[in-house]
Amino acid sequence: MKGYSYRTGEHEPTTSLPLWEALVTDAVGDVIEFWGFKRNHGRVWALLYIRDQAMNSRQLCDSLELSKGAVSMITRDLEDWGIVKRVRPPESSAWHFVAEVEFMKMITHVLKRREGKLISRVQTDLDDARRLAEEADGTSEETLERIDRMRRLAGMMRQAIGIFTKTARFDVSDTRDLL
Amino acid sequence: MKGYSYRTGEHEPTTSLPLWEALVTDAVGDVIEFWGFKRNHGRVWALLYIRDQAMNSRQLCDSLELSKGAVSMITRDLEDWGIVKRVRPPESSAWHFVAEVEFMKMITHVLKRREGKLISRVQTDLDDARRLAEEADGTSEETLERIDRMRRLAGMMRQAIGIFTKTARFDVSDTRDLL
DNA sequence: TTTGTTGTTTAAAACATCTTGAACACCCGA
DNA sequence: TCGGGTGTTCAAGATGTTTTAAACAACAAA
Repeated sequence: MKGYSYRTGEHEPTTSLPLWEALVTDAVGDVIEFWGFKRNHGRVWALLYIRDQAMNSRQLCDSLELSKGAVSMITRDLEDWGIVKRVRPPESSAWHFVAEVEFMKMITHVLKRREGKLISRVQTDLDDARRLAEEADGTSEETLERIDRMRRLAGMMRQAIGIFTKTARFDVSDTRDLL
Repeated sequence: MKGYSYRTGEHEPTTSLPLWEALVTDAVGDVIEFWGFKRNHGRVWALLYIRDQAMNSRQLCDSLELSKGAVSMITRDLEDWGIVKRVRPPESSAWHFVAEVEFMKMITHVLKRREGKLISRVQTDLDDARRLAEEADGTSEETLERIDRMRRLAGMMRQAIGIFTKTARFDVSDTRDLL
């Protein structure tokens, strides 16, 4: 987990951006990285959100010092997750991007997919383990009980994530949603 | 996020362990990796838990095919987090390890530390950004409002994690806790 | 003290992940 | 059809993380 230039000196200062914008984009980048996404996903979304205007690929490259390829991949992800919209302004031939306000959509969306895949596989494997342990000689009742506890743990974990994603359903679209 | 040998073939089969034990340890390893820890933290804890007996460093090395150094570091982490206890059986000169049952302690403990550090830094940086943006010429009221929304978002995030860690306080110690 | 066993530390290797930059594809207008 | 600007892909490079293996420290028994 990385820090950012203003406070920690870990990153090169982002020269082309006013300091306050760099602070905001880097802060969002750090938060999003904490959740297992890429730092630059957060930085791109944050810049679009804070500017509140459509920006094209070149502008994003320059502002955030990313390569063309990186911007292409990142914007595609953000678009897939539904937190950035791609628009073609009449006066321009280039695609522009605008931020959707449902920031938490991103987190909950991918979090759900990830945990869904993982937990279901874990559950089937623990089911298999229990069956195999039962068939094996000399497996005590206590051991089977411990496997069962882990199986229930997997179920509980799914539940916990569900509660979390429900809690995080708020977004930055309306002040009233926030506290 | 990696899979494990039985189902996905991504890992070498763990030869020295019965298949069902490998399934259990790898499953727990995957779950724990999902939460941002090391896969082997989960594997070591799971083996100790499922065996329900003290094991020494060498046994852990052999069973899970880890190096001496890795086991040393992993058990130290688990001990620090309070989910493994170090005991010295009278008949042996080597340290042995036993699993504590509060599995969720590990997740909530480190999760809290991580989010605490992160969110507080993010908040101060967003505060700074707001101040700087206010001082800068030509910053619109709307822009300041957007920064404020992000600041509130940071606060909300802290709240959400709090709720999650409360929810996850259950453990595998007692069946009644699970569902 | 010497020897053997166990535990810890750490630099480097192995591994995984992210970013870049060049090649290519696409789309318009001339 | 050509040329210029734009967008995408992907192999290679850069970066970050985890594991290993060797050196060392601590300790106990002989």
